[in-house]
Amino acid sequence: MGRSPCCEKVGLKKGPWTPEEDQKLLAYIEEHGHGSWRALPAKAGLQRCGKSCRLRWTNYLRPDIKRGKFSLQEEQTIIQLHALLGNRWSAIATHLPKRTDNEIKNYWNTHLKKRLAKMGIDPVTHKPKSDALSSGDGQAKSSANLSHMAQWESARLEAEARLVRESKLRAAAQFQPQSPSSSAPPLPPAPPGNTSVVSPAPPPPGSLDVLRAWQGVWSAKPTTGNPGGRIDLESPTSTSSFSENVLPITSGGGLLDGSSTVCRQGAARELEEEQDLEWKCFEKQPLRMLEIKDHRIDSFASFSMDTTSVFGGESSSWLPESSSIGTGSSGGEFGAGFTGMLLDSSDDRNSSDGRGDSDNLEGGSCVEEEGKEGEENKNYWNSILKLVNSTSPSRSPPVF
DNA sequence: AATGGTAGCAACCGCAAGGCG
DNA sequence: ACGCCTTGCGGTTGCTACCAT
Repeated sequence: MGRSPCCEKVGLKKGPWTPEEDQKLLAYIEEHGHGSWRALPAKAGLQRCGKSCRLRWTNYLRPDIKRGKFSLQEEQTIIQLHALLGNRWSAIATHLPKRTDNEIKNYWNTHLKKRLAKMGIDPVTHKPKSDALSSGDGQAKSSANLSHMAQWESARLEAEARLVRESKLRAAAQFQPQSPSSSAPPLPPAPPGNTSVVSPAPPPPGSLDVLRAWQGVWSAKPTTGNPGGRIDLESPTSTSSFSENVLPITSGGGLLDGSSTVCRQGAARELEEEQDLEWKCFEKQPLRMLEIKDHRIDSFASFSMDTTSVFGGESSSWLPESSSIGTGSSGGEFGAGFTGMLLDSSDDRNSSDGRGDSDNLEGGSCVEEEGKEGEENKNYWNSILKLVNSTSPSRSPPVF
């Protein structure tokens, strides 16, 4: 396993890229593709090492990346995925369209980690920091549930990855190439011998990417400060909005759902302010977050229970027809899933505070009945078991 | 206005692993 | 089978802008 000297240190520029360098790199790649990164700098007339060019392209110049502020949904997704995957930034990045692993990593380190810490949650374990915090039965239960959830979810994601791999193999025999213009980062190969590592599929249309289901939920269900459920994330430097990133995998049907009770007339700035407020509320109430996490688990459960419907149920309008493998249940349940959890959370924060934050947080109410939650948890774990078991060769995998 | 501290982010470093001859 | 090359990835650094004093 030799290691190539990345850059002969002589005569090669380091540090920030200039617009001229960017232009050269862009022009070259647009014309020739990057080819061998090592050879690229000389051909493109750049005094940089290939690695530097590759990083610059991957993290900044690539046309299919989005820059700018992370949405609340993206933040939540990152947190969820980090709880499940740890510091596997590339894996996390595959679930956040147009975000690079570097950007996500930076955002985690500079924002989310600190926020979680402030909320009394260990950003590494995603559990309450101190024993004192988790001394209560319910709180301890929350931690245990979350831990279990992570384990099961890892297993489930692994099963999905297997399905994807299998179906890809089959699909490859039928038609190729696949999604040549895919904007997603390249999929890291599955680590051999490490069955606990999730190897999410690159998100071609119709992948079994359950996180896309989350996004589908987000796009289909209006959220606080998000008129019509549309999410406009566009940053001054961005060339695309969040909806562009996400909505292609959803049907247009849910996008403009007028049934929202939480719609607000607001621009992106309003949304940002709101997000800040929400976080501030979290920070004020670390203990409340523990209760929220209970919701998270249950909501996550109801979301995950719909995995089969994601595979091919009525709700999976973003899937190609050929991807159907399961019978599936109503996709409407997604509304009580991840989004529901978030809405619950904001609702929770509003109602529990009692200090008038509701002026700022008009959280929607999708609160599930308490009685349902235990049942849903059971169903969730059962569905995961089913799913994992269903990866036997006898089961038809989705075909892309 | 000057200075020190801090946050945010782009970029670098070095390891690991797959590809290929 | 072996070793080199290339690429991917995660951790870390260093620069810059912003903020408080």
